[in-house]
Amino acid sequence: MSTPLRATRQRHAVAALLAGLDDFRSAQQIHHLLREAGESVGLSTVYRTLQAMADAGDLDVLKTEDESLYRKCSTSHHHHLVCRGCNRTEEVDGPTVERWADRVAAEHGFTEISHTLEIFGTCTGCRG
Amino acid sequence: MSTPLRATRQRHAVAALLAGLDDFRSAQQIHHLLREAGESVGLSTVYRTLQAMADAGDLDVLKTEDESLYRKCSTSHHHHLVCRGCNRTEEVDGPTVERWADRVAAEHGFTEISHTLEIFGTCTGCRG
DNA sequence: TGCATTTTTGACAATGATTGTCGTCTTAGT
DNA sequence: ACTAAGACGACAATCATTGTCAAAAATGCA
Repeated sequence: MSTPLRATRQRHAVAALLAGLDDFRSAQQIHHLLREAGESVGLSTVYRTLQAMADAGDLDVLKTEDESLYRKCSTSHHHHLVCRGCNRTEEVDGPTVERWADRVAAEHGFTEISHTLEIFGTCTGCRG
Repeated sequence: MSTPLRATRQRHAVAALLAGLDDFRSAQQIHHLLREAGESVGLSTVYRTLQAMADAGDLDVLKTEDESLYRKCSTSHHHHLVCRGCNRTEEVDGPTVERWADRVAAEHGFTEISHTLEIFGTCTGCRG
């Protein structure tokens, strides 16, 4: 069903770059980083590759106010605390929230429950 | 601090329109509806008004994939339980979650905290 | 290995919601 | 009314993302 993806220099470059990063980056940032690293990849290709990887479940996607950020997928379910200034991301998990969301949804008769939760703020480094 | 908003024909028109609606509409849709209703308002003004109302807590904002939707705010701060099948939305509030988010963020030294939370599921009507 | 076939690439244009601009018009207050 | 602070709106600008499509690369097969 799913057309197998071909192995290309560009896709390897993107995957390799993300493997060496720990926080979220935008498609544009990734494009710049690749260019600086000598492994130049077209912007359109960066976008397509990131989307394909995200669809395949290999990437974590974080949608901020005005752009999408990507990062290699970490193992467990968790949420993010994101700094508006520098985009620094802290992972937080909240069993309390998970349970609350499931319970509330169940009470309304909903099934196949999923949820999104992001917390935004300004970190100490981005303040006076 | 907060500059008091002035009463204008345009703001009344937007508020009146929203008062007669129960679901979410985009800024562009609202702009069209106003035009059809004879109460024409500039698009820029619609955007500014909606944002001002949202900032003032009079509107509920729902950010979809590619645009922002607005609706009159029924109660206070709350979140949404959205059906994947029919897009029906139920309002839910969770003081627990609010407090949890604020506390977690504060523990990490973050200020000016905000958060987004949406719960997705399949409602009874959209199942066999 | 050479060739056909299909996918991918990337430079560039296009999209489209939202925001900025700025001269003109309104409102609120005296 | 008169004035100063806001507000309006037509239009231009922004900007992440998506579309286009001919050229390039990858896969499969003989």
